Amino acid sequence: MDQDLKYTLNLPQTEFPMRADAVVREPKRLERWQTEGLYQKLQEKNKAGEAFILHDGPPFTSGEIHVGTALNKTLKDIVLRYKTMRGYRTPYVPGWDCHGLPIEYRVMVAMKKEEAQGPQAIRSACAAFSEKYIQLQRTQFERLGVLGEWEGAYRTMDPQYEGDILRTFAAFVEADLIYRSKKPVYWSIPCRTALAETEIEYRDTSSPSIYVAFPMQQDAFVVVWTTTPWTLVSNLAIALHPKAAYEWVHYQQKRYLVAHERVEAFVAACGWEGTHTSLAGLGALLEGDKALHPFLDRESPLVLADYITMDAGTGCVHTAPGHGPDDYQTGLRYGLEVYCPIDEQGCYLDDGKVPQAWVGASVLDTKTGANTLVINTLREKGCLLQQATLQHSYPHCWRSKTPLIFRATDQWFIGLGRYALRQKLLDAVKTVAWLPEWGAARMEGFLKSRPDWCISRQRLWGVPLPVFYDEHGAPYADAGVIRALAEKIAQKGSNFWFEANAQTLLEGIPLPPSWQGKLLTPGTDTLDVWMDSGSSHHAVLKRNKALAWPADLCFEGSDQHRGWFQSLLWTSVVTQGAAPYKKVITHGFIVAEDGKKISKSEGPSQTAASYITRYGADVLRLWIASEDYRDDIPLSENILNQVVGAYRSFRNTLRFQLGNLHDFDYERHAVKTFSPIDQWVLKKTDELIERVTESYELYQFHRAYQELNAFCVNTLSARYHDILKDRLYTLAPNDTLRRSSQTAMYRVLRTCMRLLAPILVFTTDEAFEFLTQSQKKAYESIHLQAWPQTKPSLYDTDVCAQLDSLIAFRSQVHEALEAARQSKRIGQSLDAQVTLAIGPDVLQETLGKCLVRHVDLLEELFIVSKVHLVLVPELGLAVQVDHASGVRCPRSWRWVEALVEAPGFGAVCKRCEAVLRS
RNA sequence: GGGCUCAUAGCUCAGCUGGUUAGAGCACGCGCUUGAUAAGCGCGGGGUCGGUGGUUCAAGUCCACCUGGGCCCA
Repeated sequence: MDQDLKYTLNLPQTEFPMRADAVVREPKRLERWQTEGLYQKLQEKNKAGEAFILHDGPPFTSGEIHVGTALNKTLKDIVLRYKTMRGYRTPYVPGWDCHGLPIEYRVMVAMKKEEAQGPQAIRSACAAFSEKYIQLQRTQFERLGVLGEWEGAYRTMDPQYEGDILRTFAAFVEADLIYRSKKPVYWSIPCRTALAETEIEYRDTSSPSIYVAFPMQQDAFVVVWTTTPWTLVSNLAIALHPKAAYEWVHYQQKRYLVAHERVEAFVAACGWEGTHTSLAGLGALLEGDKALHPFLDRESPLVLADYITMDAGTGCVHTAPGHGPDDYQTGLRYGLEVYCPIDEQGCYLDDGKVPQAWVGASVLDTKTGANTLVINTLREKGCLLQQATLQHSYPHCWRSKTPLIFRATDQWFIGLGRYALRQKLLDAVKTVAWLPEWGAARMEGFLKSRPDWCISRQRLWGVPLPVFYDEHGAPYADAGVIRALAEKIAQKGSNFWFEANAQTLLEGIPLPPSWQGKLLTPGTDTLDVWMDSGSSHHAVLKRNKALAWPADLCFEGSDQHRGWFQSLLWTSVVTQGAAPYKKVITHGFIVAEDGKKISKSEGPSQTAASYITRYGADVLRLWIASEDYRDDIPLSENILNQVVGAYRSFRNTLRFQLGNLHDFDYERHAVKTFSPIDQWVLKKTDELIERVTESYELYQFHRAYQELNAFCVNTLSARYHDILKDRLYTLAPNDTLRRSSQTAMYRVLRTCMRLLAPILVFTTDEAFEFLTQSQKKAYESIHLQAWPQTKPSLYDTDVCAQLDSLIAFRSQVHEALEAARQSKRIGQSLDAQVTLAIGPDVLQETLGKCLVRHVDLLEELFIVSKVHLVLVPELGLAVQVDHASGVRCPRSWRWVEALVEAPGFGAVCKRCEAVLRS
């Protein structure tokens, strides 16, 4: 019987599945977008619109994409999809940063020694490596739903792009910003090559550990400690900490300068007894005092440095600017020479300063080599206070496994302080909108403190540093020549440089007079990869006709304040005189739920694919949207599960609406005037549009997420939808009230889908397809739809306000209903009848007036069978709940006074009987 | 060690220019429903706003310091 009645209800019907089954369905939809050319359609649709150019920061092609990379690309995609729906023309050309040490290193590790012969073999292996990961990364980005000009993506290893890198370099040469200078680098003696940080292995080794006295005045010495005696030849200073206290250690009629904190350890190491100390002063006071080199005819001034620590040594630090990065920096500050009398093979050079007998001695030779020579000499001179052997962890060459040395070599620099360039940069920073705003301060801090930019690398996988050297090693760099070379490289690729000799390279290029008649050799250095990506505004924005310079937006991790944003700015200010971007947004980094960084060694791998295969792209995107990316971004299974719940809630909301619109044809059934509750939801929807739009405009997607989530849960599921079920299910299909709600729901649904579309790219498109089917229209992607607009003409604001107060009052009714439920007087709320005893004071209030005015709506709003309003003399408003009297209609489940007979269906309430009759 | 930065319920987020008992969703507990059902509804218990000290009639909201986290340097 009840079953027969159930079939007379208008229950929701839809094929839109409750479960996403994203792992299967998303790739199918993606394939469809690709076949139908969704990206191209979007560009076509908005081709007359105002342009919004997001300039993509290129990820390295060194592996699979990390979840952090996925986050970055997805945020950009959300921005672009939103802007596209707002009507902007949004060409998006993604890119890849192909060159660089990480790739070369991985290729070298994988290559056998006999394969790694010659630059071409290594470079082509690197190119293949990059190419492989470009393809893989592209697939993964597309799988995330990222739309873009994938076929026309830029790559820093494209010949055209490489040409533009050289042109950028030419501009620096032309502006007289390039100079050559020595700088200490890690040097592998057996490999005769410079190494980078990542190529270093730390291994335990034993080194000599010596305390050396540098004479100051009569019987006064300053004591240094070192584990690399051979570098004493290059000692040019002794560094003290400006804030540390220094003391004289008196021993056998002599005194020795040592930091107060190190006196005890020093005396113990030397095994001295009967010492006493006297104060010498703070380090800062000793600046400028002179010591004498213990065995060379040279002074060694006392200088200051704040990196000095008191956990080893004497607090007086032997400083050789040619043999250590700290020493180098100190040397720069004090104008010391970057002195390094060591040749490529790690042997003393004959420069007229190194003792003649030492020339050719090797720093690696532990028996008769440089260390031994130095130590013996120190002993002879009485300057060796103590000698021991130290076991410690020391950098070694990854390939030869031998200890590395710091060796100053010739490098190329950009003089960032020349011609007021730094000030121009600082001015340019002010023309950019930074989001968060502190990005500007961070940029300024970096710009002010940044030392000159070392742009040369002793690597193979990169763009050549296009200079030549004559037979004496003198460099030749000329902007005109470099531009002409850039033309050739843009045609032939940078391999040309590594394959050709100087004559071929310079063929047909007019040479400056000073170059004439010289025997030239091409340099073997490559350019720092920041020069590569830093040239992108020129190589991409200016080259691609669909794009524009400057970019409207760059959107990268906050590490790029120091990286790409800065290299872009330097190159752009030099070549264009202005910043290459109007707005810069940064996001933070993914951390674990406890806020700590995710360790790479432990825990599951954090590749994007590992998440997509478990959760699908839309859930991952929803998580990305749900986080405030400006700060650290926590990620855990717990957090993702939470997002899964939110995703289900969105999906079910859409599904409920689709199901209740199954018999609704907008063309035929839409109403013009809405019932009060429908007006109310339409106003709430307009408010949602305003809030969500503002959130997208401010790039605060997490607020859009929160707004949409709260709307679906509170406004729709718990209120509007719940209230509507009775009329949607039990009234006649064509009942005006029902059609009113369906019309409103149709608008709410289309609004929600579009507001969610930039985030839930797959799900909203899927839902939209079901809606278009039910409207018997041809499928057109949700992403081609326009952004929702508010429509205040649909509702009466006063009516909405009255409904607001009635709906707020529901919670008081619910409390009373709950109490009745707990005491087993009722089960579901339709079992109840509610009596509202209204006092004279409440009757004067908005609520009282609304209750009286809309008394006919109350049963529906409260989802109960009967509501009585009673005016009472007592103050206040009392809610009384009783079990409804009468009988329960088996169709509508409402309690009524009496049932009537509906032919063929048995006894039902009057309202249902009328429905059944029609 | 330095520059920039963050710190509100178990989780994700609100809380405007300082002003009533700090909010939402999720999670949790207790119920209802079985006509959104691997769904839906209701009620409820959880924060004193990282800590300390100040400014103020009044501070989560301003200032100082401390602790912890992050990015980038050293």
